[in-house]
Amino acid sequence: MQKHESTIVDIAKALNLSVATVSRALNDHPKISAATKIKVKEQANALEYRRNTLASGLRGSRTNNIGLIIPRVSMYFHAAAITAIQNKLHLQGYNLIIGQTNDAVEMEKQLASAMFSSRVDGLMVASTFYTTDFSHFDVFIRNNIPLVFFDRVPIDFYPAQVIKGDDYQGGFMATAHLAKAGCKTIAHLSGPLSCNLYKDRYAGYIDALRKYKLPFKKEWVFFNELTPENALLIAKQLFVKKPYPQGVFASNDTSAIVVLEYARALQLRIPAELKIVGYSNDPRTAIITPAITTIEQFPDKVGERAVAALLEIMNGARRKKDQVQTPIITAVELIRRASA
Amino acid sequence: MQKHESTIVDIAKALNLSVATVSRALNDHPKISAATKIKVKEQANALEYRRNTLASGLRGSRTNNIGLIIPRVSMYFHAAAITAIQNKLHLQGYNLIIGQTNDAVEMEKQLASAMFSSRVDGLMVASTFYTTDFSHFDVFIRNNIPLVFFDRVPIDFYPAQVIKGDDYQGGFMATAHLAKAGCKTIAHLSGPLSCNLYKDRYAGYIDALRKYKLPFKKEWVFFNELTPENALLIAKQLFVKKPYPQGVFASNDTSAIVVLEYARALQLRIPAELKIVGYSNDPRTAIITPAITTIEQFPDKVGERAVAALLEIMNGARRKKDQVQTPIITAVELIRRASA
DNA sequence: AAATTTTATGCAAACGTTTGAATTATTGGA
DNA sequence: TCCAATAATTCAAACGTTTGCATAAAATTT
Repeated sequence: MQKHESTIVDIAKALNLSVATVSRALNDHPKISAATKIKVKEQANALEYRRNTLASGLRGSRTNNIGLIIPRVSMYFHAAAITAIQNKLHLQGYNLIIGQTNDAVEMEKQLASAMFSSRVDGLMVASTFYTTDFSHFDVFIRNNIPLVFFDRVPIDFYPAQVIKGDDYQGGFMATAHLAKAGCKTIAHLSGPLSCNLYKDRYAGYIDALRKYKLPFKKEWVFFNELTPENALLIAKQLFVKKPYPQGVFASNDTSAIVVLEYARALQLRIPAELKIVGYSNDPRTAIITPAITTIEQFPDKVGERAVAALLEIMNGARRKKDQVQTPIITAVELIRRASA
Repeated sequence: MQKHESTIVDIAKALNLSVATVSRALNDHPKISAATKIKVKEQANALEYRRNTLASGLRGSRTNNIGLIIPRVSMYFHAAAITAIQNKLHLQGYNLIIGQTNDAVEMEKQLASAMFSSRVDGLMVASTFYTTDFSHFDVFIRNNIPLVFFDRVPIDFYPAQVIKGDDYQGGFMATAHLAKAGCKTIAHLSGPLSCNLYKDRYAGYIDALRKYKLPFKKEWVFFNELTPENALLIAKQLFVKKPYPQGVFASNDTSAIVVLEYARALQLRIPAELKIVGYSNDPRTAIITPAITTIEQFPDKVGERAVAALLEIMNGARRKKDQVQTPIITAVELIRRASA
């Protein structure tokens, strides 16, 4: 009796009912009498019954599991988004299955396949920096499994819903802020343009330069993956000979921090001689001296909107066509601090 | 034909084999001929077959899902641990299901129940600050589902494996470091003692005071939850009238940062007039001016050890009795920086 | 060539739940 | 009192795998 985990069959036997009735009672089916429902639920409690979601998923073809594929759990933006996503999904009775790609396309493929095998009811994806071919997600489309991309999304058309921050606007605002603060020359640390984030922020940068009639110099724009190591190499390059750029717009906060520390070590006065703007409002930017001006992306909002979109699709509230046509763009905000 | 997702039945039909043979072939059963295996696998590829893990889980009673219950994904330590955990589990073919308690006991109960219902093959838990009654995990014990606590673990005996950093030693090292640096009076921001972390760090603090023959003053010890807000209140209290404490050991980095910023605003010279040690090596501590001395907990190591322990239990490599008797304690390290 | 062992495959039940259709019990109306 | 309508319950199949046991085919021994 220790061995055996209780099932609806046990409940049925105990109450001399059929399993069908028990199943319906537990699911609050309208045709079951109130009295029976109560009896069944009491017996279920007494037996410590818990629905076997495998069995019910197999029969009913839903698992209540939502998959999430993400580059790295520990990056600030994503960690904050996950928090919001998980909280919201739990309210709706869904579990969240997380897979990390570590920004490797191959891993992304494996995870997509694993998520599909485990029959997630929906999938949320922030892709790697390098994913340009999204065909490993086709199987979700073909099988009509709701699919939502957020933050890191396909650049070319792909028939799935997209939720992202307004990176173009963010890039524009960051650059414009530097321009308005008087920078005549603004360098830009971008990431690989294969990623929509950097592509859009870069576009914003370019347009802001144009608007404020500032020169574009290709020696002052970089497209390496924005690791601390790369940022340091770039910083060395930027400040090897004068004139130095008067402003730096870094497309993530990690590299903004590296540049700031390097410039500080060079005794450059910030913001007097050099102004810096980062991206993401990483908690570190508020704490470093001087604090770094940056773009807030509201990761919790992005996460919540992504979940909301997924749920809408799952509930059929949104027509398939509409999903695909209209990316959802969430607002960003310039956080003014001492560095610019 | 769009409608229908392929199953082993389809493969069997296509090849004129029985489903049993197909199943065995896919699982590399020794009694299936090499030729058949190849045929089956080719056909499986051709049909884009993917095992239905619900069905196989239902029948075979394993799901390849591991549950993780954690206070908040976005806290540095936990985010880093999750990264390690997920990476390691994926290598073994497991999926990770994450639930966040937001440090609420009620949520922890709900999640434990949900994880059980979805038949995770094992569960990893970092409990809330306030969990003292762990009976909502009993169902895992009773059903013999591997259960591992890490970081935030039961204080009283509970029959499950435990993996944690050496908090006593960390508390001792932090305090001793301040003492050796010349602090005659050392305040301590602890968290609630219902949590093993704070209890052990506090014990280390006490013992270090004793060893260095420093006075213990109860006005200089605090047991509130270590939020920024609470830390600020405490800082105000600490520095309301002289003599100020010469050293502060904060049991997490967030509160160390708040204290440092408050003291800096008061124009206290750090480390000359006030020395500060935090706990966890949060990335912010390296970046603030002056950088904060802290205790590194190696979250990735903790995560990996926790997974290793879980896998050992699942593979039966470790006798049940041994699991429970011996908590696994991982080393911590003092990171010396400018603040002390 | 028959008997025996070995190797490969098939049969059918089982896992726990859900659900359309069928059946039984209850109620109300004439 | 009987019939019809409604409410409550049951039957049985289905979801896609896995697996013990039985069987068939091939290889080996006598």
